[in-house]
Amino acid sequence: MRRRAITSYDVARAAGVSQSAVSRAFSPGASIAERKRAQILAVAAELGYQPNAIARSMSTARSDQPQRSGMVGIIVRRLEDPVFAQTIALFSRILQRRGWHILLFTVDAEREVDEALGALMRFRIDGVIILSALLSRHMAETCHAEGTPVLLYNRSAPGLGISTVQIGNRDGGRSAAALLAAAGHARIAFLGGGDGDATSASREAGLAEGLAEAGLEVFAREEGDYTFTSGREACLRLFARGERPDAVFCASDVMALGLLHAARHELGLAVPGDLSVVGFDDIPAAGWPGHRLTTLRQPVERMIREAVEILIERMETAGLGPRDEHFPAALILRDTVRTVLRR
Amino acid sequence: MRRRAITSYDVARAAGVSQSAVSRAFSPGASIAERKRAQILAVAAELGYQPNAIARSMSTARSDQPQRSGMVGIIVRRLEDPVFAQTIALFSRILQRRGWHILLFTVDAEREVDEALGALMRFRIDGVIILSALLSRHMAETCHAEGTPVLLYNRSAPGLGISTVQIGNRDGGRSAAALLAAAGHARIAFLGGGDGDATSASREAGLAEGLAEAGLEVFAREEGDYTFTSGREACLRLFARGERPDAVFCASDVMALGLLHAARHELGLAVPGDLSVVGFDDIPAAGWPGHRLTTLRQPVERMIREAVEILIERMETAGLGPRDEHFPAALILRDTVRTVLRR
DNA sequence: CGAATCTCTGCATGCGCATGCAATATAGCA
DNA sequence: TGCTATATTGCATGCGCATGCAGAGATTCG
Repeated sequence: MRRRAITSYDVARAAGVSQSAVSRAFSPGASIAERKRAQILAVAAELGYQPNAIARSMSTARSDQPQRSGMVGIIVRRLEDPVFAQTIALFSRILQRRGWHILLFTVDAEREVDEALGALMRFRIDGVIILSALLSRHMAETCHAEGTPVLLYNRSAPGLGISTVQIGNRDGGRSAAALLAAAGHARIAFLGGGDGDATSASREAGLAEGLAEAGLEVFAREEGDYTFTSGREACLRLFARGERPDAVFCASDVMALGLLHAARHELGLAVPGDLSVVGFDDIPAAGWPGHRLTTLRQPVERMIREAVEILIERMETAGLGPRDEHFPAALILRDTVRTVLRR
Repeated sequence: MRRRAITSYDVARAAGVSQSAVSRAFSPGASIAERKRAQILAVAAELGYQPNAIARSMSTARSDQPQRSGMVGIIVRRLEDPVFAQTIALFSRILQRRGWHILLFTVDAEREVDEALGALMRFRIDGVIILSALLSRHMAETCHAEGTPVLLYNRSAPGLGISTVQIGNRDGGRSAAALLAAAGHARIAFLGGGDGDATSASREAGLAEGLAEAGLEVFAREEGDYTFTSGREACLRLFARGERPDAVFCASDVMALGLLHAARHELGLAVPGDLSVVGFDDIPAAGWPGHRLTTLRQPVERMIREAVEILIERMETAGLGPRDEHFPAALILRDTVRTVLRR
């Protein structure tokens, strides 16, 4: 049976002090004698009292400051994707350590975007981290208009004045291009993450630029949706054509692994013998002994640390302008790109 | 600049009605004329009003009922593990669809357990889902004592009267044993998830039982920590011994894949030629063409659906007793266990 | 030893909303 | 039309806490 929770009044009565004293005992820096605070805390502990965060949030909504809930909303899509899982895990740890709590929203369909948005507003969250591409612009715009700090992680929304932390997609694509061109590849394909996806588009643009500098162009392209299966299927399509690619740059490691597995185990191709593969992200599975996928690494930890910093800054002091941080993707050379140049 | 949020009073003034009317317009089933409700909702939409969930939560804390926040706490460890990532993703979707919101806690160290616990209590969450083994007992006990419904997912805490949803670990172990024994293996090792881990212990117990029935016993055992790396290292240790195992049952797919990669790509062993491997969980990577890991599948979707059902039931009606649901693990036959019997 | 500080303390109040209650408007009916 | 039953409405209040304010002790210092 759910009991009525213990309130500061209960503690006050038990300790023979006023409710204000109890409140102050739990507010760092409040004006209260150390002795008394200790006594109150002892009584509170005995009764199992925990300040009611909801009520606290209510009362902080005083005349001038806006209400603060101590919660940060995180919006994500496909949390089961290893990249997002790792990202959320890190965000969660760092935010928690800094005393913030996380309201999590998984958004798959457009309809859910509005629901999540509504919930965020209703809960008066203090800030939002958006990882989902899906309508992130609309959502970012709305929150931002409400005055809630927003941080876009690996997304951008130019012109909105919203802070972002991003990996260098274009430069990553260029690195991949340079590597593959140097290895003597001439038929380099691109495997993207979907037509409307800006991340994928930037990576492809970088690839195209880099190839152009080497006098090459993108040999073929396929679209996936960032899943293993889509990488696998794209591989089968790529090799069902007349002229086959001799290298593929994939917009993500997960798709690259799908392509790698299909190539090796379904088509019987040698990688990197018959085909070179480059991924993006450097997820843990990329480094597994049987994969050793050459890829572009995101400095995830540093990026997230920075993202949290930026968001907290803006939650704590109003009126700060947006900050945009870009991080370079590091080329991780493993074993899915041939090193011998052969023509 | 963070603006002061729009309140029901603002809407009331703009619409020329009382604050109560606004409140009722947003409460399904409240006594208000349909016409008026529509008008108020229109004005509210125009002003961008969203009922304040925090204030709402405050006022629902009336004399008899306890306060309700509309939030469910989820406690998890190692969110980056694919099993947990998928689990959280599903929980999140289903809970959201049912109108609940998720307060997420990642707990790695013992110290953080208490922090999370405190936060849960402070936020007056309506229910908790615990996925972390770490001190789950202490936590479950505390919440339960407070009267907050608790659901343990793939954990147990016998004697506490707490609801659980679990996979059949022991029977899963028995299935693995039966399969391996039938394949003619005689030196079957177990790779566990850590000494204190109950899940791992049950799976091992099932294995031992099943082997005993075939007149065998566990040939060797190693401990990992559910990570790929630990599986890989355990493999190296297993094969550094004098007499080598000819099959390994692993407490998780992630470790099984670590072992598989190490065996094939570092030790040059053939799987299943030289060594059979059985995992547990059936994570997506288990089915990848290059792995084709034989494993025990958890009916994750059904389990989570059931778990949510159980929790919601208990959040909505007080005084319900605990419910325990067990689901059978299904043996998924792929290609890492030899089929030809050879002695 | 008294006045001036300074440190604590309790009182009273409001945060935004839901809701019991009484008042009012509307409908139903003879 | 007049009167009762019913549907709406507004008023007033409390949820639990933080905090401005004024008073009460405690401390300092001349």
